Amino acid sequence: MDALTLFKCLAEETRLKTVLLIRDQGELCVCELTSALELSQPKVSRHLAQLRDCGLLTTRRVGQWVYYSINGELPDWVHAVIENTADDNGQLTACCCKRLLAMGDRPQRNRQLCEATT
Amino acid sequence: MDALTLFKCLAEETRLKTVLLIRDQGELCVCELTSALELSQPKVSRHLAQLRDCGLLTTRRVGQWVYYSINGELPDWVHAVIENTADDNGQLTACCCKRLLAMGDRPQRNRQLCEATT
DNA sequence: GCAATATATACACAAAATCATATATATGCA
DNA sequence: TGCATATATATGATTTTGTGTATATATTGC
Repeated sequence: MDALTLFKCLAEETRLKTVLLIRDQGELCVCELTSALELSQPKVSRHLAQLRDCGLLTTRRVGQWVYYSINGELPDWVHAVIENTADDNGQLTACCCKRLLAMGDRPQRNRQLCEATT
Repeated sequence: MDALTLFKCLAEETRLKTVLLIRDQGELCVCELTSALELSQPKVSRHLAQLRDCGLLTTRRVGQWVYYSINGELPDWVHAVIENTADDNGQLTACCCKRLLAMGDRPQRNRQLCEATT
């Protein structure tokens, strides 16, 4: 991942919030992000696809749900940029986090179960 | 300076290289950047104006020349993002630095003199 | 197979960003 | 004052990016 690609990913409000939310929560599925961001599903999905295509996010499917998380194999400086940004920009995603916690019907996480049985 | 503004500034090749070059060299004037980047003067000037308007760069005029440098009053996390990026992306500006050193008629720096006499 | 839920994509359009070119402004010096 | 150099800006064209809507695909459970 080169610098220009990274910054283009982060230079749009929906994508920036998405990355910060996922960084905060570890992983999130499309419907959770749709609720948290209060945006249409196709819009969220398209931005997620872009972030994954650029290598910033990775996905795992669990049943109907697709969970997005920060790609752990990114170079250290990319992680550092995301951490530096997250540390001082909590206000950007605070409302979204609130909505996320208030969201009904959140899908169960079962990473441990899945990974244990694979 | 908010995160979205910062990333929009860095999400364009000319501006990204400009910021990294200036970070590397301390300060540069428009004609030096024009040579280093091999771009037209209006193009460089417009991007510089944008970076200054966003608060990322500051300027000082010395005679005919206007020197641009990183705004020292930016929040720490912004400096951190720039440093992290610069540390692992030297290849982005290496050619430009080479051209800069090879440039004839570079204006003299006289920060010390000016600051001493002001 | 069929309905329900979750996610992805295609397409046409709108909005935003960038660009080349021409021109304006500012400074230094003869 | 007049000219040379450095920098800034205006304008219209072009390119890139983002969006809404409709629709396609995938999975689950009946």
